[in-house]
Amino acid sequence: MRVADHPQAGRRGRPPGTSARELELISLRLFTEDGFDETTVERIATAAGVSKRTFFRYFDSKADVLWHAFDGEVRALRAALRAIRADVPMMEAIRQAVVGVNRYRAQDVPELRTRMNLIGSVPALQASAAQHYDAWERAISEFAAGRLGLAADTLYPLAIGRATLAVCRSAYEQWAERADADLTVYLDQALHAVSVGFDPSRLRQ
Amino acid sequence: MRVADHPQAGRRGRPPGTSARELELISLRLFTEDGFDETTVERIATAAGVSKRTFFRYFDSKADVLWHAFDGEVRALRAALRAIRADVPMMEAIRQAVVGVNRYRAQDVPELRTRMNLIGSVPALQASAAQHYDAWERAISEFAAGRLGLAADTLYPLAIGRATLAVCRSAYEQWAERADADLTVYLDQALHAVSVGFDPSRLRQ
DNA sequence: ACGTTAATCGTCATCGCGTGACGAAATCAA
DNA sequence: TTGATTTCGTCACGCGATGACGATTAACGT
Repeated sequence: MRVADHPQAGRRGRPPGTSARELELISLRLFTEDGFDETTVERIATAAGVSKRTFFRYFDSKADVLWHAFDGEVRALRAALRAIRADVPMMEAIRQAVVGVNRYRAQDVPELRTRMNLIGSVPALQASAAQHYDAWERAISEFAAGRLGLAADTLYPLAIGRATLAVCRSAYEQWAERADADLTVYLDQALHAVSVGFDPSRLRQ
Repeated sequence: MRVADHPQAGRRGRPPGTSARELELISLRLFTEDGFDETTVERIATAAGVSKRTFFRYFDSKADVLWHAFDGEVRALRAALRAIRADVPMMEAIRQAVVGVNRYRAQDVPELRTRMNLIGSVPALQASAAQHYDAWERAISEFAAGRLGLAADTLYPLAIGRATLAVCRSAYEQWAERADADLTVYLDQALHAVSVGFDPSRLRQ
C-alpha cells in the first residue's frame, strides 16, 4: 500500500517527477517486452526519468506495480455488496456483486488482459498475489459473516471468501488466455458452479 | 524442488554434512524464536554447521524449507483420489481423499501446528505458498477433469481444484490457531460446506 | 523581494537473498 | 595408490529493498 496520486491544487513543495500510473504503464511495457525477472527496477526508473529510490517511494515492491489497479477495486466490491438487497440469497448476492464490478470498458480490456497474463505466468508475481487478494477475500468474508450471523474470522465466512476468490481467479485466467467471450460470462459461470456445490448434474454446459 | 535425501549404501563421494530434515528442524526453531525475517540463512547454516551456499543446495529459497513436508503429501493425495471407487460422487470423493491423507499421528501435531502458524502469520511465507499449492490444486483438478470428462485446464476443473484448496486452507488455519478439535473435523466441515454450495440452510452448526 | 515551510527527489551506504564458478575435501572403486 | 565421484566452502556478483541525509522545487507569509 503506497501510491497516493492526489493531484491537489495549492499544494506546496517540489512537484512529483512522475506518477504511479506512468510507472505502471512503463513497467507493463518492459515486463512484456523483456520479462519480469529480466527487467530491473533501475531500468523502469530510468525509463520514467527518476531514480530507483523514487520507484520504491511509489510502490513497496517491484511486483506491486502490477496490482495497483486491482487494489482499488476492493472498495468497489464492498460497495456493490452493500447495495444488494437483503432478500437476495447470499451466494446469489455475491455473484451479482462480483460480476457487477467486473464490467470493463472495451478500451481497458487489452491492458487488463496483459496484466493478467503476466500475473498468471510469472512465479514471482503469483507469489506477490497473496497479500493483495487478502483484502478482496475479507470483503466477501465479512459480507458472508453478516448474512450467517457469524464472526468474519470463523470457518464458513473464511471459506466462502477464499472459495469465491478461487473460482474467480480461474475465470480470470480462462478469460485471459482464451479470448472467446466476455469476462463476466466466465465469472458468472464460475460463481454459479460454486453456488451449486460443483454438482455435475447442475453445472452448465 | 530440491532435497534429495536418498541415503544410498555403497555410494561414492564426500558424505553430506547435514540433511534437509536437520535444516528444517533448525529453521523451524529459529523462525519461532526470532521470527522469519529476522533469521538470516547464514544463521541457519551456521547452526547446522554448514555454509550458506550449502543451505541453498538443499532448498531453493529460505521459505521453501517450511514447505518440505507439504510437498511430499501431494503424492499421497493423488493416490487417495485414485483409490476412491468410481460410484462415489465427485465432491464426496474429494472430501474422503483429502480428509484421509490428513490424519496425523499425535506426535506430529505440534510441529505441524507450529509450521502452519508460521505460514499463516508471516507475509513472506504466504507469498511463497502459491507455487507449492499449485501441485496440490492440480491433483484435485485432474481428478475432477476425469469425472467431468473435461480437460484439466478448463474452467470447472480449475475452479474445483482451487476452491477445494481454498476451503482446506481455511480449515487448516482455524485448526492451527484454535486447538479445540481434530484437524479432520475442520476439513470435513469445510468440504461439506463447499459441496452444498455454502447454502446457509444446509450448513452444519 | 526574501526567508520560511513543505513536499519530492537523488545520492550514498547497507543488508540479505540467491546464483555461478571453481577448487578443496572426503569417500569408494579399481 | 590412483582415479572417479559427490559434497562442500570460498569468492564474487547482481538485484531487491531500506534508512539517512542533504538538495531541489514550489507555495506561502511578511
